[in-house]
Amino acid sequence: MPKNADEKRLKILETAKRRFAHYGMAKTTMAEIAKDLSFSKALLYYYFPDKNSLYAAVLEHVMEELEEDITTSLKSILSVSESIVVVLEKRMEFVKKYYYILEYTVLMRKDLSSELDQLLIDSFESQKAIIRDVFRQGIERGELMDVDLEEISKIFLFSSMGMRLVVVKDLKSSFIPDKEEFDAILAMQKKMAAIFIRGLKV
Amino acid sequence: MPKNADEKRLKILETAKRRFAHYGMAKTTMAEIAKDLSFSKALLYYYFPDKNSLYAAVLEHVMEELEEDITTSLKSILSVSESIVVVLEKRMEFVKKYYYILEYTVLMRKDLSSELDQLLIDSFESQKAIIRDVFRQGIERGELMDVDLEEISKIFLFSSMGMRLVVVKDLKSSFIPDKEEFDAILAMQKKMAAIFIRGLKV
DNA sequence: AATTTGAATTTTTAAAAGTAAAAGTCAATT
DNA sequence: AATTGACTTTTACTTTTAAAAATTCAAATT
Repeated sequence: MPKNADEKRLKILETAKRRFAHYGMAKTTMAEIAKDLSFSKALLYYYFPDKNSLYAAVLEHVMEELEEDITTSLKSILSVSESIVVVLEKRMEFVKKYYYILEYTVLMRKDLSSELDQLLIDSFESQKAIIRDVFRQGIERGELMDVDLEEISKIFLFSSMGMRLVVVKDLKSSFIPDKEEFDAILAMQKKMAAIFIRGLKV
Repeated sequence: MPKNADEKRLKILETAKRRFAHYGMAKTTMAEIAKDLSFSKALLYYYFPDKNSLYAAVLEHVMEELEEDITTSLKSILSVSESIVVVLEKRMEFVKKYYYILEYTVLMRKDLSSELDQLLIDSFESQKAIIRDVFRQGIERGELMDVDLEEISKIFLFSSMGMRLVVVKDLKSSFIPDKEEFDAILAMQKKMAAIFIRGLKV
């Protein structure tokens, strides 16, 4: 029964996600995940070749969730400004929710397996693609100047993600930044976006 | 002869600066600095209470040099765009030249003494003040909209510095990024600045 | 045949202990 | 006051060891 097998795989994925989101990859053991599910540890290895792959699958899962969430919200035609605000807000919402999975992974990028590193790059590209589409629509609608979409979306993404990084102080201390900090960053990102978009207006 | 004493202090500062810029703080020993100068190690401690203070003095020295350099270049009245380009270029020039002292210190901020951390904060403030003045003149000249200067200069600085951080991959490997990378960042920063400033135009 | 597991094996991580190098001190000297 | 050589204290690096966690696998179950 492959259906059931897929279900089991998903169960593992979800349980792992909960653990990873709470404690991060390093402080989550395969034994703990197995225990949560009342599975044997070995069964996890039947469904996932290793811990790294499991983590990668979780990361991918979260990324897809974010991407779908944003895409759905952008279905109704909005102005460029409104769309960008949606993107920034959704992104921050996810960063808060899955801090250890998303941002912490980025911060720890230096000691990441190439597999995970590639996933991060992919997710970055996917974020850029979303931004690019928003800008493209803006251009098509005659709202924005005709610019190099690829370049502009990259610059925008670097700026807004970068703002976040400037503020991060303690990579070491595995504390999650508090709500105030997240909100302050988001406010800055929105303000920056508003000016940036105005600078692209026809 | 206090004059001579001050000279000696400066000599130490300069020698230390050369070492620190080349090898970074961790890989520079007090003994090496002393040897370069043919002084005894103990003499360094006569002029500076400890290694950290010496490093802080060097950092401060470099920061002042950068600040003066930028301020001088901005003496002749330029447009906001031109001024910002000057700031970005000078800053990058210094980052290249004193990589280990400037950027590396920022990247290693997490394990910095509070004394040094404060210096970084100060230098950040000084950079922000420069940007603020540029924008202020732009507003006074009627070139830019009337905005919250403090807020806007902070956002601009976070964006441009942040772009740099997004690109940095290996905090660990103590390699200096190559010229291409510096140039690519600078190009992005300039492009971002152009759009940002356009977004602030009256 | 596809799942599942307990037990065994290998790899990582973490703590402890020891060692070498560098930081920092100080009494004596110029 | 400026300077130093010799001395002490810290810190950073290795090595060792033990424990924990990852991974494998032969056997059992469905």
